[in-house]
Amino acid sequence: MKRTLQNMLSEALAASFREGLLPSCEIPPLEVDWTKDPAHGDYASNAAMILASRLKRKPRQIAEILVAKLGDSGGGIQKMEIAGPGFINFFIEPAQWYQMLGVVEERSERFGMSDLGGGRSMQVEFVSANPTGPLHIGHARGAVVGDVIANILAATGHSVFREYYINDAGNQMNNLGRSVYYRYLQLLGEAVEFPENGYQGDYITGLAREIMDRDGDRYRVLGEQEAVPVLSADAGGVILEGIKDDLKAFGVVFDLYFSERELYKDNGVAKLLEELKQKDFIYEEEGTLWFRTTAYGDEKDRVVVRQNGEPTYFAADIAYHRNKFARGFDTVIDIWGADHHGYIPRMMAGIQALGHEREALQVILVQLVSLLRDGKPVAMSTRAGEFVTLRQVVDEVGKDAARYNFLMRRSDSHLDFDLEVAKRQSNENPVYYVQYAHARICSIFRTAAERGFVRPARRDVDPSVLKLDEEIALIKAIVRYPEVVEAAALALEPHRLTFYLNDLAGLFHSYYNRNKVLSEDDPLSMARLFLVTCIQTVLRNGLDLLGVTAPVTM
RNA sequence: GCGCCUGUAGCUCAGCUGGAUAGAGCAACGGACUUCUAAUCCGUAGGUCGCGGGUUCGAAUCCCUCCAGGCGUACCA
Repeated sequence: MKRTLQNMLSEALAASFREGLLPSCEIPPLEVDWTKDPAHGDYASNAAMILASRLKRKPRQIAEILVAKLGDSGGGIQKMEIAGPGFINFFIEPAQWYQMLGVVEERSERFGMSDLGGGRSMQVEFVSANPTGPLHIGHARGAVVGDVIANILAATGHSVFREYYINDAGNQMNNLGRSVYYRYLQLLGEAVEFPENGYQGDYITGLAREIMDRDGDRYRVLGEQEAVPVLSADAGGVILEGIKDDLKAFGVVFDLYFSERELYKDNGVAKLLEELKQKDFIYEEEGTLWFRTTAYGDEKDRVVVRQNGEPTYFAADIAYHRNKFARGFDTVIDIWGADHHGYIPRMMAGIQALGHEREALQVILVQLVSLLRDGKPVAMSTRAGEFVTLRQVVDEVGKDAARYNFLMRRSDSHLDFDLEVAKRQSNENPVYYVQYAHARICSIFRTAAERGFVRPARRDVDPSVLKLDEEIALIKAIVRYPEVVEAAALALEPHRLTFYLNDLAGLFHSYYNRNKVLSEDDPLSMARLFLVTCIQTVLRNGLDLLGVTAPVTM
């Protein structure tokens, strides 16, 4: 509908130019938007005001000419008004709205999907935590945001690939191996001192115990040098399996877990650095290799190979991103914790040096989460191994409440996550608001069946009996849903969907309290049942994109 | 010091990339269950959109100064 109006406006403008009613100029994109206030019609355009300065005419005069032209074409418009400084307000024929409800039925579980992306392939990389310990609450937000962005992109005609980058090649893994090794020695009764920067969580002791039970004192005999790499790989593998399980319980599944070590096979990283050196992006100074990231606007050049010969994380990350593009993805989306934002300029420089446009990489920053319990901060220290894990949160508050809570804010905004509030079954907790709307609709259908109503199809009802303002408002909200999904996809902002669903549920709850769906008036009951079916479809589709269940009963 | 982000109702946050009278939830107060689920609804109250300038028909939104908070500023990841 929005697009139809835009096209009509463009045509009207072109016609005015041809007929000399207006001095011609290049046609700028003409905007048509939803109105906030029903008094302003259903849609409004600011076209006349945009054109005013270019055409050197008064906005209202331009608006009048356009409205006269549009009047000729008819097409579902009940009336048009010129208002305020020069807005053109469109009032749509109710029949148009009713007709669009038919689309909801036709498209059903596909309503809201589109081919916006035209099949472009997008890779979404998220979570990507070191397998040095279980995922904690901070990772949970990134996991949901990434997962839902991927869902939304998939729904809008993109080919989506979800990937988890396992940072399993660096110091941290070595540290993990040492931590396990020392716990292991302690379990064997050695009075060794645990490394100061080691991982202190209880899970380390658990891993050490498993190894001891299985392999006895083998690694003590082997010695630290030999044992640490083995224990590191062993423990990393076990922890990664745990991470996968936790994510699965959280509703997050990846297409690929990509190991950083892959990049080092066949000297891959070294070869890449050599290539970049040929292109003069890399130079040597004081025994270290530097990447000329300043060539693309970074504030200083960055080290890629340290003095001790070890490549930095950045070096591997360039190789990783080259690998991504080599696999044919048109766009690569990285979801990072906001504390990594300083890393963006160098990564952007990296992909540009590889010959890609800046736009090919999109970085979404997710702010860290403050965990609360009844309004009081929960003490967390990763070093000391005191933290609330993703698994604990899912077990305590449930998958649906946890996911929904992470989607209630813009990603780039601090989030307080209160465990007590998230599991409270009250109106302080917004998850249930939307789910309850869905459950209520299901309940209406149970009652309807008892009273002998069948679920009506579009052709069984005369929607023109839906005359109430609230009913029209509901229909408009339903019709708007696909646009919300598209907007969320374009902006990579899943929270828009959350807010929309909350609004739709609100409209429904209000309507439900004021009006009976089932009454003595059969045609009205049927029409309302059909309306409610459409709401149910949208709620279910929307919740599905969020990865939150749509319960039949609550 | 420099860079990025944030600043909107008592609290937590939206505000559709510049539109019409700035919205919602919670908290407060007052109402609605013999009714398709009260995990709901209706109403009241609550604002110098951090401050000051600028851009234009029009600014919470864009630009600049300043103030406050967070993060970053590694041969860590």
